[in-house]
Amino acid sequence: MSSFDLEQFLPYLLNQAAEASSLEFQQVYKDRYGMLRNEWRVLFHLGQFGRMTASEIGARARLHKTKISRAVAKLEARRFLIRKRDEDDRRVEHLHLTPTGRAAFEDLRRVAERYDSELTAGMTVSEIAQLRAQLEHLAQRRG
Amino acid sequence: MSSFDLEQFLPYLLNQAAEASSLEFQQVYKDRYGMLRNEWRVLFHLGQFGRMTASEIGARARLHKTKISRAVAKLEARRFLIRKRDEDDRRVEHLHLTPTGRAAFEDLRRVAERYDSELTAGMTVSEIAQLRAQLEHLAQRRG
DNA sequence: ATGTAATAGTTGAAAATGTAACTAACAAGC
DNA sequence: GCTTGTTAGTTACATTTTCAACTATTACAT
Repeated sequence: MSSFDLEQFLPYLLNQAAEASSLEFQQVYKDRYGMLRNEWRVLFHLGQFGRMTASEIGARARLHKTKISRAVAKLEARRFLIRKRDEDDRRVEHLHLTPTGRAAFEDLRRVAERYDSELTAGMTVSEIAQLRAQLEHLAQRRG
Repeated sequence: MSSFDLEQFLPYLLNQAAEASSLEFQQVYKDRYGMLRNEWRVLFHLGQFGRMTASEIGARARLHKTKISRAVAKLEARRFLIRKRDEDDRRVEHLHLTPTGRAAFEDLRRVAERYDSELTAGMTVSEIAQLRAQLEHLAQRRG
């Protein structure tokens, strides 16, 4: 007789928590800016880190280059970012937000901040810190 | 100046952890049984809870009925489960695993158990319990 | 009993994703 | 110079997912 419980299985639990906790925020960037998940991720990376290349975003966010490529194309079409060829290595494109893109980022950043505090309401500061540390540790794992 | 950090944003962190922690297990059910995510989820619900209807699985796993419908069709085609019409309410189908399906479940359950202990290696029992409790709490949230 | 609404589950078309092949540019060896 | 290999990013095609419409059955109100 095994004690295995699907609903205690960490990958399952993590997925349930991730989906549930993404829903409301997803609604905002979707409704307000017609963005998809990969698009807000790219937007946030550029908003937070400034000018980056697609590869750099991919490495940080662990997104496949095709996802980035398409997200960048969409964001560019909406005038949220512009590309600039690197003069030394003409394969590379530097991406950065336009004022419009930055405004969207600032808006969504505020929403995210507020939402994050809602999610952590009821937890103590040290509980939150520990949760984040454990999630970071799990996220480190390489498939 | 804001202190917002994308990589500390809980929905982002949860998604990163969920994806990373699902990778290896996904590889197993995919390689070994050609299953997709929704298929192993349905398989596991039937394996763990016995006979269930599609709606019951959907409510528990928070999967949309079209995902269930297609996962069930695939599992049925591979002879992992069979359907039985409810005699009192002929809209309802009761699903349960075949011996083949149960064998696949038992096999994957063992893999999942082992994998779960790998993931939690390095954490104390109480840390693990707390992590699970926090994830359950976050998963509760309704969008 | 008859009309209306609700529920279980399926299906088709559109959108998104994954995988692999592709172009273009650079790098390194000879 | 030329060949071979690598990296940045795009594109094409197959698979999945999403969304809305659909069938069939039950429930409920009049």
